[in-house]
Amino acid sequence: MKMGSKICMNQVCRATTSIEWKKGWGLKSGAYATLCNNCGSAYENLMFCYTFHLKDTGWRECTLCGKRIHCGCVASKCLHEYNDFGGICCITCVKLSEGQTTGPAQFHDEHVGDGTTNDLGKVLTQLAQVLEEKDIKNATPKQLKQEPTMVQVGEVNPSVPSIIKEVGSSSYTRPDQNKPQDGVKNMHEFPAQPTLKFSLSTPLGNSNIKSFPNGSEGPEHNRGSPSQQGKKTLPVLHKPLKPTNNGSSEAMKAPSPPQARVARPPADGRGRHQLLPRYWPRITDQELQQISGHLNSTIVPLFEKILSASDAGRIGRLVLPKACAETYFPHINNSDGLPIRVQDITGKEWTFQFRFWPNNNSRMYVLEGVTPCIQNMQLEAGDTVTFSRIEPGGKLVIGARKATNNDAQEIQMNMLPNGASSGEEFTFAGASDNLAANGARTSNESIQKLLISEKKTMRNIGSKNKRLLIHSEDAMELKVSWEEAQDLLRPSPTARPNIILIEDLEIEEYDDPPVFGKRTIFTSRPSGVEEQWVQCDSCSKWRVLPVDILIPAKWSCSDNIWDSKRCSCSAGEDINVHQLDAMQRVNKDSKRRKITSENKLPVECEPSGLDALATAAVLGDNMNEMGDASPGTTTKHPRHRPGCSCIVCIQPPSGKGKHPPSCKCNVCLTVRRRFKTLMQRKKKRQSDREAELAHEKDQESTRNASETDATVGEALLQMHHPENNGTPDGKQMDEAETEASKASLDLNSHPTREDELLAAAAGMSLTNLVNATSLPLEMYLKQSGLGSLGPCLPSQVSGIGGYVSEATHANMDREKKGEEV
DNA sequence: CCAGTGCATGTGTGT
DNA sequence: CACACATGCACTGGT
Repeated sequence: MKMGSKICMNQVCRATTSIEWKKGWGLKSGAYATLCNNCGSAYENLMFCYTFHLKDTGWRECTLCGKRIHCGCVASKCLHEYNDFGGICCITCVKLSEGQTTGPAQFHDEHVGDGTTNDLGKVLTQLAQVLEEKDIKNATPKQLKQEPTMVQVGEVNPSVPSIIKEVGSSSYTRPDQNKPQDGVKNMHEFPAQPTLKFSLSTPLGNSNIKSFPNGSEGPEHNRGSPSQQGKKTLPVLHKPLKPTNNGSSEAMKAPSPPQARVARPPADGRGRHQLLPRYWPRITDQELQQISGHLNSTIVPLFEKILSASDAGRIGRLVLPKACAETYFPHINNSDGLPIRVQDITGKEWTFQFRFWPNNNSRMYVLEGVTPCIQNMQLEAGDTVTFSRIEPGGKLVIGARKATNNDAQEIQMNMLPNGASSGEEFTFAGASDNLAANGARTSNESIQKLLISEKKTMRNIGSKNKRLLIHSEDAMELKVSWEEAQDLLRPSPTARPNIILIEDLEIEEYDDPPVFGKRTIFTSRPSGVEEQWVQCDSCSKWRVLPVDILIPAKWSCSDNIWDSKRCSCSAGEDINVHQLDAMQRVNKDSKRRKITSENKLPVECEPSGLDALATAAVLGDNMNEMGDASPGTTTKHPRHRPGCSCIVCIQPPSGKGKHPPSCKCNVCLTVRRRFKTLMQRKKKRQSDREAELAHEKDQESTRNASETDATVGEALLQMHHPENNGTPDGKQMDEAETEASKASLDLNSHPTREDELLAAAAGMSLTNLVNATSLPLEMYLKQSGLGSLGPCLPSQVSGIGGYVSEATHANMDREKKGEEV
């Protein structure tokens, strides 16, 4: 609660006492109201940015300069402020506009007439700032909840000054009302604007329409307590107002477009049964006026509900929200219920059976016999029925609003209090003609899908930048080419994400926005130094860069700050002709296979640049010999083509002696190198995991012997040395070989995740993995049909002057592993 | 056999 | 975790 010594805007009160900021009716949403200590009048509702911070990404756009502002109010500080004329500004704009009379402020003056509003706006703005900066910012949600609810929707303070009602004249038009979506957007963007819009107090300036009765009429149960009604306050809802830089006068002259659909807290839906915002009626003033004009009565919007499939089905049962039923419908004690007479806009009367079912120590209220009415209104699932009350008399009026494409979006918005929406302007009351004329009619299924879709996307995703975390094994399933992947959003290389779970998806959360990276090629030299190759956009020359550099989408030699000698396009290329040819061959092969694969069966998914790199790695210069040969499947397994780097395809020919120990073919080199990397990483990790592995070893040793070979597959085993399978000493040898086989299978894995992937792929524990890696390399090579590790010949592997990096190989392998496994 | 009725249950949401 | 609600399903009565 925050106090401020301001003048009460209630002209009857005009107390110079303090004004309190108290939690208002929008308890869940963080809505606040300004209450006068003296008279209790409420002036304004504020939603601190925490609310919409939760509802979407937290990004806002300054209404003056258009600058994107991030609402960091939860994490650190709020970088925007609310305008007294509506909208939000970045702090810079706010400071610049201090002391200036803004157009929208003049707008207020024009319509209020006595300048009170402008003063009040300043007051509210100041209070809002104080509230945000000191009170809300430091308040925990729990603290906020503990504050008393003072502003009662539907309770009208008799002393509410006329000035308030005049402000709420329906003649008011928004400058941007010709943009239907803005109604939705702005209501969330500018939740705390101290705009003096009192649409709910007297929505139309029409005395017939009483949007906020004091609740003394109609159903008598579940009303607010007498004490509550005794001191009634006027909830003041603001409508979205998007200011324009050119002031408001022009906007006021603009033709009045369809009115924004504002979710209005129900007239007397207070007390114990506070209605969820999604049930708040979103009847526009025009609709109210239409109803009022037709019925010549005062219309009190009560609630609305989007028809479910069950509601609109043939059963004819409309499930009523419990809170709505208990608040606005007669109290019933027996499950037989009561007949309820409801009138539609055409004056036709319908009789529904209002009843309930016991349900989990609660009640489930339904309206039975609604099918004729629903059909008469041509409603279907996804459409909205609206219940209002005619006063005097308390007669119920049922209206309807067809679902539109916008409505699906509005549903989400409607979850917020004050969630305005614009949508199609067909509304209320079974106007069949309008229904038929509604060109934006959406099918039942599509609406339902939209509803579901929107429902699922309503989760808070926070303010940080996120991307779906895809582990390497998951990424194998992606049918994204190397080129495409390189152009995807990716985080800064220095960014360290927090891993969060959203809807069972692991999300990397970054403080910095993702960036578009330029396609690069990673290589490593024999010395082990890794490099990153990038091609200049201007001269197409290849430059070598540090491996940990994230290259922007647009890059030229002038951006090469790491090599002063090659920071100009005039400088020579970092790569020689042979290397360049090899690299180009890789790319050419990639493109060729990509094109060819388009005519292939779907199972032969699009080969990526990774394939091409794999081809280069595995086949080396022999790739030329392939020429234009069709990239048919290999003989090793039908789904793989030449160049496939999976463990099956790169396995040496079966049988001992096919490859001599000193063989330096690409296959042998690749296998040796991968195994070397594997061993290095395993040894590095082994010390850290020793204790854990020892524990697992005890558990796994008892069961591994019997379950390993089958999972690895006969093919792999047959590729190894059959004579070893018959080794008399046997069991240990078999086990070692099996593990070695798995180690070779593991070579397809990402180096950093080799152990996990291996275990996952072959049902092998970490213990066995370590055992495998602890085997002498010579034994491994022997088992793999290879000789001892020979010197590495980079050109034979990558063709670009060095090895294709481990990461690249791992990527290639991972891409294929989904098929192999 | 079908439609209607009443209740149970699963799921989503708010606290 | 409790509650609301959408929907499924068993039961019953009428045709």
